[in-house]
Formats: sequence, structure tokens, C-alpha cells
Amino acid sequence: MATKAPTRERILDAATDLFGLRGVDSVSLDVIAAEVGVAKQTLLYWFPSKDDLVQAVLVQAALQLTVAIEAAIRATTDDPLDRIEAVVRAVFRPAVRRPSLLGLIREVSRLSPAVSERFHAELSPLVDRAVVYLQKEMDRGRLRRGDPRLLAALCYATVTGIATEPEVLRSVGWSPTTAELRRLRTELLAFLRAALAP
Amino acid sequence: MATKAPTRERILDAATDLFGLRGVDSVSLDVIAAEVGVAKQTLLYWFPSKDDLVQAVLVQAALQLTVAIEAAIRATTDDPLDRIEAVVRAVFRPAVRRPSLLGLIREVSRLSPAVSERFHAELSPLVDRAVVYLQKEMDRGRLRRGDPRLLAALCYATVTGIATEPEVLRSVGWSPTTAELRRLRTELLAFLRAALAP
DNA sequence: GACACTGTCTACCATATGGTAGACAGGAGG
DNA sequence: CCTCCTGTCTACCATATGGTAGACAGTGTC
Repeated sequence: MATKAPTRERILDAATDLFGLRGVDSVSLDVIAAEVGVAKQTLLYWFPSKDDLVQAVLVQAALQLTVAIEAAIRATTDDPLDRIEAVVRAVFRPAVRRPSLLGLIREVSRLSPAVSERFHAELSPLVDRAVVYLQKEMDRGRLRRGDPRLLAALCYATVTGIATEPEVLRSVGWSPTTAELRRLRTELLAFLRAALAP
Repeated sequence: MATKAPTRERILDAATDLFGLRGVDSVSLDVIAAEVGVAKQTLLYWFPSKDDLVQAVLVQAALQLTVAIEAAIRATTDDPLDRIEAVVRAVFRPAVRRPSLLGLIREVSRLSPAVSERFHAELSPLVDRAVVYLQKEMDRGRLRRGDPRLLAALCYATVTGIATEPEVLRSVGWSPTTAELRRLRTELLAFLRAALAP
């Protein structure tokens, strides 16, 4: 018998997609339960409240991103532009396959301080390392000079913005075909390279 | 119709801020009414349904942005990088004063097709002009070559992303003081210039 | 003075939502 | 066989929400 994923994980998966796509407040527990094919009380058995579920979803998403990024970093050469490209590629694929992942992060700013605090704690080591890295490469003259914190934020804003706003792309006549996706990735990488090159 | 009544505009203003900041679904008519200091029924008198209110808010926001951008364009020199800088400055100020404005646009992707269609219709002339302009300047060698549609989308993503995600900036230790704001704007402009220069 | 119109309000209502209480099936262990 | 534990379910409940019905005051018009 095809062993179904454990209930808890199926709930987390469905919740990730729904929260990321439609927003936390727009998705009811009933909808998630229906999606998973389970009663609402089963959700509340695994996650005592909606807030708990949201928090778990965020932590898992942060973890997935962290893992993907770390792997990409380890797999590339020393050159900072190549390395940044590798990270973007690593994030771009899951982000496009599952727009919910990055969309979820955008939700953080609207959640309770407790939840967003937890999320920050999860991601801050990654961010700190990135900032230190950018600073070092600027000092070595391999990146355009600037405030490394803000440069990191700008890169993030560009990638997340483009990956989570299908409406904007639709506005400029873009459609999510495979060819167009490749095109978009190419343009995104060229954009970032130009923005960061010394 | 009845555009004189301050009530209607006060409702639109409050709704813009609340929708943009917390998201359309997270803001109830009761909350908006309380913010305006009026009964919920008064809202429903001016806007027959929540959807109507949302639509009116979006149209107004699109109009405000359009006006600000057109003015900025008319006021600058011929050089494309200067012109883009002028547009960004024009958008940056209101966006930072009222994060709701751009935040609202991010909401569009989650709304009913009817509403988002209307919004696109409102903005598409502006977008089309921008794309044509970018193409022309690329042909003249004054901008880095690339797909003008995607380049426009990327610029938009960068600006909107950075203006609407205080959480991300907080992650890198940024705080919304006046000095930091100026710093951010400076970095944003340098980033875009580098990304777009030929 | 009677009438109609405008803008606001109070009083409700149907539904959806997050959450509680507790029953029930199926193992594990004694 | 009995008991405990785990995971799932059915049955509810209190509250919040979008929306309806209609009263009421103010103002201009005949």
C-alpha cells in the first residue's frame, strides 16, 4: 500500500501552499482540513491552534530555504557573483514551483510579533553570514561597494518580488510557460549581476 | 457622484491604509468604520459591498501613483537613468510615508478576477508606455540590453519589495529613522542604476 | 405644512470561523 | 479481558463578519 505521508506533514504541506498563496487570514482551518481530506479537529489535534500551525509552517519554510541555500553555497566556486547566482538559482526553482514558499515570507510582516520573532530567530544566522560575506567581498573589490545589509535586502526584494507577483508579470504580458520561465530566470540573473558587479 | 462628502474620502483613506498594511481579508468593515468614526452601515451606504470598497481603493491608489509618476517624468531630463531615478524618487516618498500604497498593489493578486482586471486596465497604459520607452533607450544604447518587459517588472519588484517589507529590513538591522530612510533610498538608486546602465 | 431626498444610525440576520467536549476504533501491555 | 493511549471523528458553541431592513433627523421644494 502506498504509504501516505504522515498526517502532520500533509497538513503542513497543504497549509504552506494555501497560506502562501492566499494569505494566512484568508485561509480557514476548514479549507485546509478539506484539502488534506481530514476533519478540522484533526488539525487542532496536531496543532493546538491556528497560530501554532502558522508558526510551524513558517519554521518549516525557513528550514527548507536555509537547507537549499546552504547546499547551493557549498557547491559553487569562490567567485561572489557565481555564488550569488547559485543561491538565486537554488531559490528560484522551488519558488516558482511553489510560489507559496516565498509568498509565505511576505506574510510574516502581518503576523503577531511572537510568530515573526520566532521566524527572525530562525533566519537571522543566515542573514548575518550573508552580510558578512558581502562585506568581505566588497573589501576585496569583487563586488560593487555599498551597504552590505541593504544590498542583501535589495537582492532579496528583487527575487522575492519577481517570484511572488504573477500579477505584475501578467501586466507586462508574461505567461508562465517553461520557455518564459527560463527567460525570466536569465533576465533576473543578468539584472543582479549588473547590480552587484564592481 | 457625491464626491464632496468628506465621509466618502475618509473611508477611502482609512481603507487604503488598513488594507495595504494588514491585507484586505484581515480588515473587517467594522474595523474600518471604527477607524473612520462612523457606523458600518454608513460604509455600506457609500460602497454597496466590501468588494466595491476594495475596488474603489485600488482605483484611487492606481490613480495617485499614475499622477505622481507622470509628473516626475515630465520634470526630468532626457537621460533614461535620470528619468528612472526621478520615477523611483516619486514613488519612494509616498510609498515610505504610506507603506499601504504599494502594499495594496501586492494584494491585487489575491483578489477576485473582476477586481484585478479592473486594476490592470487602470495601470496598463502606464506599463505599456514604460516598456516602449525602455526598448527605445536600449536601441539607442543608453540602457543595458534585455527584455524590456521583464526589466520593467524587475525594477518594480525591487522597489515594491523593499518598500513593503519592513520585516526584511528589520532582519538586516535597519530601522525606519530619517537618516536610514535616506540611506536606503540612496542604495536603492545606486542598485537600479548599476542594474540598468549599459 | 406636506413631501421627498440624503446621509446616518440602531436592530437584526445568516453564515463562517476558531475552538471545546467528548465519543469511538484500534493497538499495546498487563 | 480490561485498561490505557493515540489518532480521528461527530456534535456543538461563541463570536465575528458581510449584509439587509428600516427608522430618523436635516434640508430643500412645492
